Parts: sequence; structure tokens; C-alpha cells
Amino acid sequence: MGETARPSLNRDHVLEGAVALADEIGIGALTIRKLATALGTKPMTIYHYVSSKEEIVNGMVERVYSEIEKPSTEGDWLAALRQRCVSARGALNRHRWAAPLMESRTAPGPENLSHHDAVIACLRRGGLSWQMTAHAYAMLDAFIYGFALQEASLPSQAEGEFVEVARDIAADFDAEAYPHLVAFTVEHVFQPGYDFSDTFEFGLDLILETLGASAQAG
Amino acid sequence: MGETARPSLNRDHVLEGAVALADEIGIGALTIRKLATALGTKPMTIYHYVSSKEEIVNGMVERVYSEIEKPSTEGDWLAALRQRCVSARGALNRHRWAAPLMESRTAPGPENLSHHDAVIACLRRGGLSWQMTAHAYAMLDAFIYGFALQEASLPSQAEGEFVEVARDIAADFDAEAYPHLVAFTVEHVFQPGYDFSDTFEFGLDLILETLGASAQAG
DNA sequence: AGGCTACTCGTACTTAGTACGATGCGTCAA
DNA sequence: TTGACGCATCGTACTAAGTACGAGTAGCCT
Repeated sequence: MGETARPSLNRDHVLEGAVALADEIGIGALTIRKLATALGTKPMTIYHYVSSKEEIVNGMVERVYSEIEKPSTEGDWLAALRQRCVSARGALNRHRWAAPLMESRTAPGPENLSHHDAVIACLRRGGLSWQMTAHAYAMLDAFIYGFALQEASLPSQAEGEFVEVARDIAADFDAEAYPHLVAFTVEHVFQPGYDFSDTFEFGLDLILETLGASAQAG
Repeated sequence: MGETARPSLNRDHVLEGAVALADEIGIGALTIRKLATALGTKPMTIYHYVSSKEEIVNGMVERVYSEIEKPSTEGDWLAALRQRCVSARGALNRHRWAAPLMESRTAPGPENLSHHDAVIACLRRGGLSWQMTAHAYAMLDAFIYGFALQEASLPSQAEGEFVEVARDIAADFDAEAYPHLVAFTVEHVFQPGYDFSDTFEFGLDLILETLGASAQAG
């Protein structure tokens, strides 16, 4: 009944397919059966390449880490760091299921570890103390992951759709009960040119400027 | 077979039990069957009070919002805002499953909405423009939620246990492959007095100071 | 008393993860 | 060339979980 003894699949294909499918339907809806269908195979075939669904998730997270640009070891350290943060945000935006999973692996893989290593190296190169390195790294990633969490819950980039869905949700807002929220929505969110993602650059630069100044000082 | 026609349960009990159980075993392990057992009832009885598991989750999120102190409408707006952020962090720390769910409700409840309303009111009272209100709010919450995500993946507050688990994980770090990460772990994480949660205050104050200054200016 | 309603829960269907073991094909030693 | 071995595949089936359906029970109201 088997087609060939030559594998028509391998671990990387499985993980690649899993990431692609999760991008489409979300991690919650990702099932082995759907993944098998997407890969043109049967559920149990997948278990020839991974030992459990958990292992698939770990592998997916590794793939996301591999998409995040490591900060350059040369040149302006702050610029390198900034680049890395923008890249991380991009990866988390492409893979909206990822943010809650990135930090919660009990068995971090090499992409994960080497990424951390590179960022720490960058911060130290900037002259930060261990203490400040810890603060800076945690704070930057808190911001990035938290921002990704917020972006993940946004309707879609397609702005037409966004406003549409936003109006549907906002339609339930009671102007009596939530005057400031309603005003905010009307005065800001529904204004032309509104773009939530502007906040990322704003926040990132706010943090980086302060870090730069503190590196200067201490 | 029913005990009485007088309810032994109500919607609030269900949600309260669900939050408590999720605090213990995590949201992923929360099942209707386990919840029923914890409540001393049977699965289908729960569906008399909620229409689906999804509705339970929505209700759980509402409960978490209700635990977050709204910023005072009087006195120092920055202090009020700070208080609210600390309170939010506390709630997310008590309910470690919550962070990824708080922003992703498609049907936000009244606790959720009134909370947003109060925070926006506070920022406006501080003199921020709509644009700055949006930036400030999104940035603060990105930080808070992202920080909560990181804290949620930490072993436990029990510091003895923390160092133990951390050492187990760190034992796999290869000092050749990840020199900076290893150095960071040894020089900072394993030092006495290390406390990850210090970073929260650091980051929060960094953001609030900048906001305060910008409110002053603009 | 008879029935209405609120509440409870037994049963069973569906979807999901995955253990087990069979089946078939390519390879290689003799 | 052939036979046996092992890899890849997948049918079957067990377990867990969400939840639809409908029956049973108890108190209340007329």
C-alpha cells in the first residue's frame, strides 16, 4: 500500500507545512489531520518524522527564530539592535500565532539560543552592564511580543476590511457608557491615515533612545 | 436523578471555578470535564449556564479585566496610570494564561470596554493628543502584555525552584556555541538577588517618564 | 392533583492525538 | 537473480474532549 520506500516527505517539509498552515488557519485550528491533508499524506505518516505534535510546535518556533535577523556584530550597535527588532516584529506579524509560543519553550532549540546569544552580544558591545543588558533585552522583547499580540488580534492589514470590522465591533460601543472610548474611536481610529503599526516605530525608538543615552552615561 | 430544582450552580460559579482551575493547570489543560469535576458536577450541567466553552473563556477574560484597577479620575494622572499598570501586571501574574487572550476577544465585555474607557480618559486628562494617547496606550499595554508573556514562561516565584529549573535548562547551553548567553546566565541570572520582575518597574518608569515629558512639552 | 419549569445528567456523536501493526517497495548481499 | 531486511506509509482503533439530544427529577403554582 505504501507508495515508495523513498521518502516523499521529511521533517523540514512537515515543519514548513505546519508553519504555512498555521499562518492560514491559526495555531488553534492546526490539527495533524489537516496538516496531513495539506501535505498530501495521512496523519500517521507525519509521526514518522516527528514524535508528537508538541515537537512540531517546537520546530515551528525554531523556524520563526530563524527568520529573525540577528544583530550585526559590526557597526553601530544601536542600529543593529533596531534592525533586529524590526525584523522580529516582521516575523511575528507574518506568523501571528507565534508570539505566545516564542518564550515558552522548555526545550529551546539552537536558533532560539543563538539568537539570544547574538542579542546579548550586541547589548554588551554597546557598553551596557549585565544589569542593563537584562533590563534592555527583557524590555525590548516585552514590547515586541506584546505589540505582536495586539497586532495579531487586529482584523487584517487590508485597510478596507479593517475599518469595516472595526465599525462592526465599535457599533456595540455605547456612547453613554464609554464616552472616551467612543471619542477615541471616532476622533482617531476612524480618521483617514490611521495606522496602528505606526506605534511600533514610536515605541521602539522611545526605548532605543533611552538605552542609547544610558549607555552613553554608564 | 437531579438533586433539586434550586440551582447548585450559577454562571458566576462556573466562571470563578474556570479561572481558579486555569490558574492551577493552565488554560490548555482546562476541559469542560475537569471543570465539571472541580465544581462537583457533570459536564453537561455546565452548559445550562454557558452556551459554549468559548463563552467561558470570554467570561474568564472579563473577570481578569475586573481585577485590574481602573486609573483614578483625580489626582496625579501619571501616578494613576502607573497604579493601573502595576495592577494589570499583578492580575496577569496571578492568571498566567490570560495575556494572550486579553486583546483577542472579538466580543469585548463591559469590564473590558469600561477599562479601556477609563485608561483613555486618564491619558486625555494628562493632556495627550489623540495620537499620543493611542501611542501611549498601545505601548504601555504592549509592554505589560509582553512582560506578562515572559513572566508566564518563568518556572515559578519560589526562588529555590527557579534557580533549580534554570540550571537544568542552562545545563544544555554550550559555552562554546553561546558564549554571551552563558556569560549572561552566570554573571547575572545566577547572581544572588537576581529578580526578573525588577525589569517591570524599570521598563514601566522608562515609558512613563517619557510620556510625562511629552505631555509637558505638547 | 396535575402539570409547568428549572435544573441535572446519561448517552452518544464528532473531532483530535496517537499507539499498534500490517503492507509494500527499494536495496543489497550472496 | 533472489531473498531477506528495513524504511516509509497508512488502515484501524483507542482515548480524550466538546457538545447535541432528550429523559428524568423536584419544587412550585394553580
